[in-house]
Amino acid sequence: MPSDRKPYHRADEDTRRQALINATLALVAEGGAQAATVRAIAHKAGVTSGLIRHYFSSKDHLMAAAYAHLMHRMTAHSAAVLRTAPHDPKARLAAFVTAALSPPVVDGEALVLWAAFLQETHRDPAMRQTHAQTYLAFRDQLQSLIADLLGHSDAQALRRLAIACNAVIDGLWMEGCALPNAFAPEELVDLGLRAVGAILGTDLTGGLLQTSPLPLTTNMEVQA
Amino acid sequence: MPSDRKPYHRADEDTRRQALINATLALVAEGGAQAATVRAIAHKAGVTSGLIRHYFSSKDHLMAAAYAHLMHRMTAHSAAVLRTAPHDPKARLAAFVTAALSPPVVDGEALVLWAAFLQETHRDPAMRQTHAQTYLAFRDQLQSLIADLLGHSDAQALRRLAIACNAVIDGLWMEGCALPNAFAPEELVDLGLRAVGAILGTDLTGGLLQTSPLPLTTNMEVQA
DNA sequence: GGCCTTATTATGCGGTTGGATAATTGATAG
DNA sequence: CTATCAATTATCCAACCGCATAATAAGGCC
Repeated sequence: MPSDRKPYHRADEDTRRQALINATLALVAEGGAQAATVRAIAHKAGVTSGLIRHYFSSKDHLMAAAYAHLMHRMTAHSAAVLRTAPHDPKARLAAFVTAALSPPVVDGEALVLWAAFLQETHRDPAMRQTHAQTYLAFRDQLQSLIADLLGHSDAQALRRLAIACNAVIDGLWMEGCALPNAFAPEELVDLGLRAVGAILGTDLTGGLLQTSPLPLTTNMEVQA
Repeated sequence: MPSDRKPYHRADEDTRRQALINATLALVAEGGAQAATVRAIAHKAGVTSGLIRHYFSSKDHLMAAAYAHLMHRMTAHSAAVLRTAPHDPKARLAAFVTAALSPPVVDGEALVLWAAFLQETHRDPAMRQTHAQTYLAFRDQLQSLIADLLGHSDAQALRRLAIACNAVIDGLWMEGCALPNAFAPEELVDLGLRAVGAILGTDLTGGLLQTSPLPLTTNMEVQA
């Protein structure tokens, strides 16, 4: 008698885990967390649902792994940019801002993914830890770049400047993700560099577009 | 024979609809969209689940109504602040920024609610329209305040300044909602006023804390 | 080429979901 | 006081959820 059982091939553990994680992220991006059911994930990964529990002890663990992978992808991108950036503090900060406001960080799916997992971080402690680590790592990196640029170390002032610059980047990131067609190419980066530059009282655009010297007495910090 | 049926009282249509909407928002804030099941909503509203379909043609319609109510609450707050604000353009913009970065707009529940509904706006056309209307209305209001302050009408430059200032406000709003304990009272407002002021080349803090005159040649616009 | 491990499929279960429908009861009008 | 109507409750249903377990075959080993 012929078997109607689905044929299959055995795959590496890493391959399968990654396929399941990718399927999870794709489904969450498409239809929110509620769309990422075990059956839908398995189907998109080309396997049957039972396999999920063979590689992840529960669906929550798969979700946590997918979130960690997403966050790691973003932070790894920032780190890679800084690793290949020049030594000039101004250029380094500009490269950092540019990377944070360009693909693949700015992406139509990114915001939805971030929003979908935000709620999960409220319950799952592991995901909450991933969230806090990623967020503070980004802001600390930004703060150290600002410190290098301004050349001093008033911790309180640096913290405030980092918060403000981080807010600009986050806000532009949100707008760029939510309304990808509303901005010309590179417009988001240009806006980010100018806004961060205005807050810090510096010009980050590389001087190419600068029309007048920038007195350094008008940054946010000096106003305080 | 005694009836074990739950006693009840009849209520106004508006009262019931509002109770169901409030219950929905509360549940979404607590546990994300997945926690807002028809049974949970009905229970929190003190009715039985069948009543939901008596007032809303489907659960999706209830979700859309809840989202519209949430957005209306926020925009109404901004509008009310502007209505009672003084006539000085600088003071009006400062009041607008202050309101956007203070309770009840900045609230521990607000971000989770916003994130939860963001995904729904991708599918439901009605919710997408609510989303776009609210977002653009806020930015347009901000842009007109900036226009009044700067006293000119270069549309392209105004749009860019509005986008940047909106990004600051959004970013600080996110941080304030996500990490309510990370900021001292009024710190968020202070940061917002200074950052927006730096971008526009103006001082919005009312001069109380200003230590030096602010040349107007360093705003984001002039750099371009 | 047969065997053995285990990755993978297949099937079933208890619980929950959104929705439909029937039964009941509170308010109102006459 | 009673009839009427609709607001509300109660019950049911098919579909789906995550998860557990049993059956099966793919691929490495000798």
